[in-house]
Amino acid sequence: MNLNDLNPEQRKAAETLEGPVLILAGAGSGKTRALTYRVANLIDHGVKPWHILALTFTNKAAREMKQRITQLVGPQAEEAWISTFHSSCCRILRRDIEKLGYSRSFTIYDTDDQDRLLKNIMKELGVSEKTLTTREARAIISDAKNKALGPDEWFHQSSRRQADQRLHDVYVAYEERLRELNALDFDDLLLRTLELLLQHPPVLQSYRERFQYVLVDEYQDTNYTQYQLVRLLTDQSRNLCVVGDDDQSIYSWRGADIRNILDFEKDYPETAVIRLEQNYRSTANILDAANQVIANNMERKDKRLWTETDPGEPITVYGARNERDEAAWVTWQARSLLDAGEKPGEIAVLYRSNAQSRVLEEALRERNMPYIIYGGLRFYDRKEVKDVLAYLRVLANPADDISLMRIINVPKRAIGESTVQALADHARAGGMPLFSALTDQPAGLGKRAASAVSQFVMLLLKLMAEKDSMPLKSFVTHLIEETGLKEQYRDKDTEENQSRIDNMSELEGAVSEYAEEHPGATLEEYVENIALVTDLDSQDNSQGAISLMTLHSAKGLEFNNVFITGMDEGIFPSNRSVEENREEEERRLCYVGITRARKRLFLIHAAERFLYNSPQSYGPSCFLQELPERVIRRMGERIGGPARKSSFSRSADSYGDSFGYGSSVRTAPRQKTGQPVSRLSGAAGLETIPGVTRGFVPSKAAGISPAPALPQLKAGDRVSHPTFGPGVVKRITGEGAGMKAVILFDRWGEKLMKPSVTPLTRLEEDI
DNA sequence: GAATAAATTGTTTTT
DNA sequence: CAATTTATTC
Repeated sequence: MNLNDLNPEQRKAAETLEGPVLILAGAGSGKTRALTYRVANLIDHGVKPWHILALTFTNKAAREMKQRITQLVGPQAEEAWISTFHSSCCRILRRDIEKLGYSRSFTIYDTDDQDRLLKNIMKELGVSEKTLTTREARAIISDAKNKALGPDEWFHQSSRRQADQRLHDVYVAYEERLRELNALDFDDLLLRTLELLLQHPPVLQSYRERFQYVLVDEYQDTNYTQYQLVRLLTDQSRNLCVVGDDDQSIYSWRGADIRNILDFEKDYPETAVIRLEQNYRSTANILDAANQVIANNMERKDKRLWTETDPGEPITVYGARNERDEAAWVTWQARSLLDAGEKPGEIAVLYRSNAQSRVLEEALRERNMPYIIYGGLRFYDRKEVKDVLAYLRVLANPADDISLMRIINVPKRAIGESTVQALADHARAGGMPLFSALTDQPAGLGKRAASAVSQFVMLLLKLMAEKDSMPLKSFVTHLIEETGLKEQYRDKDTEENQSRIDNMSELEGAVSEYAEEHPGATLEEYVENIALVTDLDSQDNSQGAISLMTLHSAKGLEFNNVFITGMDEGIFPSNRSVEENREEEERRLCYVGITRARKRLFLIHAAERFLYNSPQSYGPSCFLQELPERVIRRMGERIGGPARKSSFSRSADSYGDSFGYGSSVRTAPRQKTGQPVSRLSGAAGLETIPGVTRGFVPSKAAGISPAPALPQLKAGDRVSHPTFGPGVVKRITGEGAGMKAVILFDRWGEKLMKPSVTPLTRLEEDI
């Protein structure tokens, strides 16, 4: 194996093959490279690929690792298990779960299914949503499972009050129902595997022998259950290599336990610790900033990233007047980066929460700059897609009550709540699945309901017969047609309905692609395999668009140019995190954000933001104050100095004046401790926060703004746009500079744009 | 049973 | 504000 491409530390990581190894890999230190070479080197030293288990958190990471290892050692890499924790566990369970009393064809429930199940349970137990919401229950149960706590164990370590008792009962019933439904939730995949290994020594032994070399990526993100699992597998071989960065632990709220990495050396005293501290990604200035910020955390392994590269450009801190100014500035700045030759795909705009994306999106759209928003609703989480999948699941497993309930009245077929309740009660009384109650109907159903139910069950039976006589490739299309799933969205021709129909078509495509890749695959196999697929092979950004995403989803990515917006105390770090003493995790998130940047970093805060319809002033984020002064360049509003007018005035002006000040005073801002000071409460105007002076008075006069290009635009007007071509105005909202128009373009569909900043021309009326 | 009005509520989300 | 859930009519 040629390891000459590696630096000395990476090389050590790739060469230390035996015994426990802890690789502390700073951001951008070539972690994946070291890892893949290590696996290749193992194989090179005669380790059989099937003795290797590499665990990741995301499908994407697994795919990438597998691909890079294949590049080094060829197709034999296929024989190593390189996959996510969840899919590895799934694979183990599909083999041996019968030992735990489940059937091997178990269904995997996602959070949506969990919520539905919990809702039913809580209704049955008479737990009111007011005392405990399904979401809360789900979160607590998930948290318990992440800590490998069953209902009793969980209760024992709780405060054991009445509320905990109630939750305990819900948890017990939940587990019971899952078993009846032959379903596992995501957390169960890990927990049941642990259970299997603990309760069945021969199974454990076989996997211990099989996985002689175990590797865990992003070890700082492991939870207790995963930790136990890995421990169990490697206790004998001691050949465990974990890679991680405690400074990038940002998922504690999902059960990740940072102690797993901090205490690794205690668990494995003979550990070889390797530190990858040379950063190959960012400029020295960016790295300085990252180092300085993260140094404020107390609970961390001391390390310092270094680089051989130049200082590079200073980090720009822009003080925006408000979120519109922020968006306008980002857009403007991005424009000049593009003009300077940067590719759109090399620009990322990051924010703390998804809600912040809207203003940015609008600003980019108005200027016709290409962008892509990551996160939000994923393909397989969409209602219409899940509806189709629920049909497939019911056909594959008629005992799946949760999926059946989901589709029993989709599309609407006059089986309402009370009918479903009657069916469910009847099924429960007879100790049978809901599906049986469809044929063996309870007495007392109305005539209309009874016939609707009969029609529905006939449809299902027909489809069940057809699924085996028809190729999978075309079956889904047939099913959608027969059930009328698309038809229900055809009555109104809205953008939303169209997208639902398109998504179903896309699913049909995905299924037929699957059918082609797996000749002879049955519907059942498809349903089993789809549960852990989350993205349609990740959103593709080959077109080259500016990426908009949360700081969390930016982890693992890198860009030449990174903007972090919303650097305001209360937003980032978020109030809630600060209240719950998770400031250090927020700081790690900030560290993650900063270290995404290769060449340029822009940090933006705003003097004022509209939140829930009231203007609020936050201060600049504490993280901004933690930056070393020497690497930053300030623009816009001064922090800690005399106020001055925004140096970015021109474009900002056209946005800045469309405030709805007077009209929005009604809502008194919520004043919790730590909440931002509202401009409208107490000392109005230019109040002073220690160390910060903000200074500008937003203009109320709408007349100052440039006159809209098309002042008297009205619905029905035919207009033309330089890029989108001809279209017709559907709706108008607002007026003056704030006027927005929904325009249905002949070739591009509906777009929302502001005539004041979009170059529209009016066309002659068509007759 | 379904359409409509009123009320509620705002982080992050790998599987 | 806007998205979503719940209560109230028809």
